[in-house]
Amino acid sequence: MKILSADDDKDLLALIAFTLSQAGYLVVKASDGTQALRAFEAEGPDLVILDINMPGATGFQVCEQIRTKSRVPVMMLTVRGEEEDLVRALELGADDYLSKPFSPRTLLARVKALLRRAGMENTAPLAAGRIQLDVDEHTVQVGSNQPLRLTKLELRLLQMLIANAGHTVSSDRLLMQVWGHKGSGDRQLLKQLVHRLRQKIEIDPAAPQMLQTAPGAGYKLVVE
Amino acid sequence: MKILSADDDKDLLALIAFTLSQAGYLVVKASDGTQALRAFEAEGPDLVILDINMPGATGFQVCEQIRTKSRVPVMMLTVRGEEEDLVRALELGADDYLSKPFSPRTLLARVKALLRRAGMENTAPLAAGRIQLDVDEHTVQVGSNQPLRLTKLELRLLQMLIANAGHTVSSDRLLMQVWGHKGSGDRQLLKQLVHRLRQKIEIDPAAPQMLQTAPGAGYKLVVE
DNA sequence: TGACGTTATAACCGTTTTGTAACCCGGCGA
DNA sequence: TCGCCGGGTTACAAAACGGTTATAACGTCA
Repeated sequence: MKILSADDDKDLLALIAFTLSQAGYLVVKASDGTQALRAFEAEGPDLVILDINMPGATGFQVCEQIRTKSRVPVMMLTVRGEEEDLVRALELGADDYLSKPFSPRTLLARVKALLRRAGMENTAPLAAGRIQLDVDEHTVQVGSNQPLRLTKLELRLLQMLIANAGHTVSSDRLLMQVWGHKGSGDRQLLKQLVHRLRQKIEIDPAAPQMLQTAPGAGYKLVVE
Repeated sequence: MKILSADDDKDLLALIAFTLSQAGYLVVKASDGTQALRAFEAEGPDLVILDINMPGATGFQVCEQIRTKSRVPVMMLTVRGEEEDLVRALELGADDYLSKPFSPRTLLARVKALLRRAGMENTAPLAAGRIQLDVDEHTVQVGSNQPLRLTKLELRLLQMLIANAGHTVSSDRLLMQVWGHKGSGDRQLLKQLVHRLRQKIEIDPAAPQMLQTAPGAGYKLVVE
């Protein structure tokens, strides 16, 4: 599940990103309105969190732009007491809002509620190239083969790779997203998991076509 | 479909009642917390809408009381900006919230979504494949066999599975829907319940045809 | 109250999934 | 050439999972 968060307050942005990452979401950051729009195009997030006051383009403008081409859930961040901002945001098609300051717990609760309401909770039709992932059933289908069962960890790993298909994802990031922590001994876990996943999805696990290694950096899913 | 709406603001209450009535729901009104609880007992609504600030008993208290004996969907009405209220409401078992002011259209959309999620929307006879469920009588009929009596929990479980027939429902969600809570020890409850239900509805309970396990994910009802 | 059906809790078993360690191998600089 | 490093592979132990059975707690109704 990919979330785009845009805010010019670096500290707040970091806090948001941290909170959501911990909860297993993939977070894409933007620090102004134009960046946010570009990131929206490039990443195709499942949910967008926009600060209203941003250089480049305000949250309103970004929201309006997004709404011209997508119904993705949008959450607006407002300063407490600015009621007219709120009304305007909702009129522009925002789905929820959050008044600053807010607690991480609150943010998480609202994000979850929003995703649930949007029906995105489990049912993102995740696919990349010849790979089709069914998160509900815990299965992948490669090409037109028989669907394969995946374990919880394999699913999470593949989910992260698909969410970033075509780009390499650093080992640290994967460790973080799949296990929620990162230690020195955890390199082995990732090696293992990658190996197991390759056994399942690659034609020839010894010569990986899809799940490729980026030496020294991480792994990536190549799509044609 | 019966909806209980509690709010001490007469105008808002009337608006809610009007909106929902127009949409074909039967609305029961209450203007304070104690009335709400009494009405809940007397009427057994399919959904409850609670204002947080009410004389008599707050929405929190009412929600808490209701949750001790029912898993009926509860929607909370909050004043915007009161994040703490929200978190508390969700923790107490509320299923959704709506910040005032809201548009009638929004209210209706949320109510529908909630009912759908709870599997209550199906007024049609609950059936899937060879299974026919009679919610009033607490019975199932499989194929043309003798109708079987189900217990309360078995009924709810089967209801949820039928509402999502063909799709895997996660254990967490089943736990939530059937018991209304989710704890670590509750894994066992679900195992048990599934086992007992299989004994009743499967031809060969050791090799389930209908109520199948999706390892690591949950359970699903397969329909041909 | 006591019997009965229902629901909760616990223990056991075989299987799958996950964690840990060791070893292998090719590349690279000393 | 040697030894080290990063990544792949193999092997095995630990933990989690799902099914099953047994038993205790609970509720209801005569």
